[in-house]
Amino acid sequence: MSTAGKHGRLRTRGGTRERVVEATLGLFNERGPDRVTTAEIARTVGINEGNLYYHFRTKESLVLALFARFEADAETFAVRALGGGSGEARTYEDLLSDWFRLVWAYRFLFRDLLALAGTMPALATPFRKMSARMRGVVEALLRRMIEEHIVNVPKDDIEPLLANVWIVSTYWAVYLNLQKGIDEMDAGHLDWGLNQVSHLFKPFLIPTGSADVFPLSTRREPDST
Amino acid sequence: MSTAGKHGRLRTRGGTRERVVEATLGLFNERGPDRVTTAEIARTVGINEGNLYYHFRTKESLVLALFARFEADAETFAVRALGGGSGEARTYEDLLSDWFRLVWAYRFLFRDLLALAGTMPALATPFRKMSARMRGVVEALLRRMIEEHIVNVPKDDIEPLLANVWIVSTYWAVYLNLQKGIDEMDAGHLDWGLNQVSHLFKPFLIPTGSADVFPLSTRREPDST
DNA sequence: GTCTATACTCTGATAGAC
DNA sequence: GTCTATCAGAGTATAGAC
Repeated sequence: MSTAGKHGRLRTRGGTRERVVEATLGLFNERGPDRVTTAEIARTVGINEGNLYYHFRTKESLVLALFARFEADAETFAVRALGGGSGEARTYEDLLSDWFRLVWAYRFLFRDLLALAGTMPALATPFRKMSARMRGVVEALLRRMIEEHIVNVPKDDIEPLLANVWIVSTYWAVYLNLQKGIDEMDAGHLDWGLNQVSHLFKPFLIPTGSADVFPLSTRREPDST
Repeated sequence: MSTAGKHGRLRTRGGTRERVVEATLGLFNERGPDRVTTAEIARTVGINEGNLYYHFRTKESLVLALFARFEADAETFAVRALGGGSGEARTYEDLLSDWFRLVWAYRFLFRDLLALAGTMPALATPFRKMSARMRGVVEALLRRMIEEHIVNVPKDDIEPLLANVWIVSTYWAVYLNLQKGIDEMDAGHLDWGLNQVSHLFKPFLIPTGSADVFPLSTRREPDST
């Protein structure tokens, strides 16, 4: 996922720069960029504020670094989902799971996009571009599922279904975070989200003797700790 | 929706206080409380900043005033939806439409709740309480629809369906706002949102000769201006 | 009720020594 | 690369005259 540091230094688990990025992601996800100060980031990493500004001359560049990382991860996902690189075909469930992990890992981008776009208009367009790209991926996957006779979706239902899939798979994390008060994710929460999206497809599933593509059973409400 | 001012003054369309609340709601919806300064609010209303602080001694009290207004409107909706007050039974579509207008009118509350909870922890619990209340309303409506043989939802699908209904009907506005770049809503956008929620129910509708409960036809993508 | 003037705090950012 | 000041600006809030 991340490079190993240009000098191959493995002492403190990556160079200062990487540690800053990692810590910032955690803090941003927790409270949003606007409610995290540079002083706090420096303190979390264990360095001085002046040092932080040596690595990132503006707070904005920190956000951009995180978005670039996300974009790269998302593109990797897209290629894998469309069956580009590796020959190993993954299940639809695995792909969905990967996407969910990604959305959760960078959830501040989805949640606080408006605030970000306010201070950094340069981010709005790339974000929508990525958004459209991912939507395209989901659409391609759905059409493949239709071809493979896994689901049967009437033509007029495809568009609305795609939009709902996008909404639920984008905002499930925010929903759990805000409405349920969950701020730390475990496997159960991820399962919950997967289950929600699965249920969007369920009515269209073509009955089959073998195991289902999506996991639609034995799922419960996540614990609202 | 709002009172007429304690002196019945109708000169400038409500007293200064009401005009402040109204202007603030507009600005908050547009950019979020963190990106709107008290100076800007005063300027928008056409009064001095000092005067603004006469009516609202803190910025926080402004947010609270708006939330209180929303809570009241939401409760009015809940009572009407559950068939409490007026005897006139409204269609499910009308109720959904009312709720959508409400979510849109106060969309900053849904979108920026995390940032708000950060500065105002007192708001988190009331928000979740309201959230649960509305969820209860939707659940009651769904069970009534099942009783009236309008829909047929398998027992195990009820919970996930309710959650998806809540997610889509809560975040449709945010989705249009952020992903599509729409910041002004017209009837078409509201229709689009209604259509998305309708499609969640569609697979469970019991076929009938008469007109459907939900509008499921001739809807298109909203114009992304 | 409304305005003028001003205080205070927080935070992003820079300069320069080590 | 890292730390020690230190600044400049923005933004909330108050005091007091009108």
